[in-house]
Amino acid sequence: MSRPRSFDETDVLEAAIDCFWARGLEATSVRDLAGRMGINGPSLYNAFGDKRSLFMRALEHYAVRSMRERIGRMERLPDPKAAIAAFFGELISASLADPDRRGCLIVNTALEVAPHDPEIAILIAAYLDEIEAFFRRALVRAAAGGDLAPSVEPTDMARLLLGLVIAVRVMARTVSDRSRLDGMVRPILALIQARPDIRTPA
Amino acid sequence: MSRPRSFDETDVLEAAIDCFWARGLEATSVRDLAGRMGINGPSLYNAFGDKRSLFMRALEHYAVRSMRERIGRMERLPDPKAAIAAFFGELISASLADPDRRGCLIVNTALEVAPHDPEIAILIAAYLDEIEAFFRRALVRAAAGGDLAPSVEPTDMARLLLGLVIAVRVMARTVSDRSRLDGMVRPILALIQARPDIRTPA
DNA sequence: TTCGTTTTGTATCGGACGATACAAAAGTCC
DNA sequence: GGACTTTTGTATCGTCCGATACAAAACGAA
Repeated sequence: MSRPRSFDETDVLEAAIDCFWARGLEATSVRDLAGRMGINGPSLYNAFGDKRSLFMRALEHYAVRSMRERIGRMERLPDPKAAIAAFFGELISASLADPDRRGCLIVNTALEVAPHDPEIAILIAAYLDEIEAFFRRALVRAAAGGDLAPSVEPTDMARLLLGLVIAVRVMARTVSDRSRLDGMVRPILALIQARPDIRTPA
Repeated sequence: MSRPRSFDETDVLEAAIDCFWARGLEATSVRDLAGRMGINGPSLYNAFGDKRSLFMRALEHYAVRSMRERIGRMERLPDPKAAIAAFFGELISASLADPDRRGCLIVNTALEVAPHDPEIAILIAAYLDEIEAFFRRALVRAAAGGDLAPSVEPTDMARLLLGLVIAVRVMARTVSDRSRLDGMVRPILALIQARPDIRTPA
């Protein structure tokens, strides 16, 4: 019974992600959203409730198809240290390749929305925890294989790596300079790559 | 000749900083600004032109009284490595002590405004360069004093430290967890503090 | 005092915002 | 073919936005 929907929910959520990703929550108008999604205002409200609810749906969709996808792909690599390096390689290349400098929707939201919206802040904190947990698993795995310098403490290093993800994403929103981003992560990747049985070069 | 202004420009700029710092450029209305600044809308426009011009004035004022003030104070410390550590100590404490989670106006602006406003992006890039340059000077000074491990390359490490500043400021907008922020900077500060004549503990 | 200049206060301007009322349309079920 | 339900399209709703027009007010200059 009832009239069927004229749009695919995943498709219009992707379009909503495009809007929110580039402009943020407040600066994106419902008319912008409806136009990009190819539907009318009332259809948007009927399907998603209000702008904030649509934003949360889009954020969740982004986290699955972007963040978790990359984490899952990296976690399948045999070498955990190479997985961390590849993670940042992809992150920097993707950030530099985007002419709109959109950065990361999660990081953007952490800064724009989280301080004023406790419910969304909880979502963001959980997503950031997932990234940190990925790094920690990789580091613990490397340490278990005897591949990590003992001075590298997995918990703190995972926090630092999460911080680097945030820093790369924020920097890439202002400047497009590969040497700057590469240089930022280089000392840390070198610290991780160092084998425990090889002395730090004098 | 002419009627004198009823307000002090520095005072109202401080009030404008409070607004923009907490809510950003777009989310702060001219009525919010005028209310906090204690003046009327037309006075605001008469004195500052428009909202964006006021924002740039407030940003410049913030950079001087907040960023450069801290850099100048840290640079006067005799030990450059201690200056770097103290810089982050202050940064983290200030971030955690703010109940409004305002973070840093420069970092907030880098994420909110810079991608869509090339002129402001140039200002932000210059401010970030100042922070990076401060770290680089401190590292070069430490190296010249024989106090820095040779594996620490000042240029890249300065970029990394700038990244850490950004990361601390963004993280503190979402979570209030000192152990998280301390843990994030701990591996780097340990790397910098390590004396070149002392072997990394096995 | 009168003139000239700038600032201040009141009252808006047109437009964009988020969100809806309402009826026509497009389906399923009997 | 009707009855029922949900979606769609049109036309708004009241509110807030950035920005001003205009005149009264407050000063220095003459």
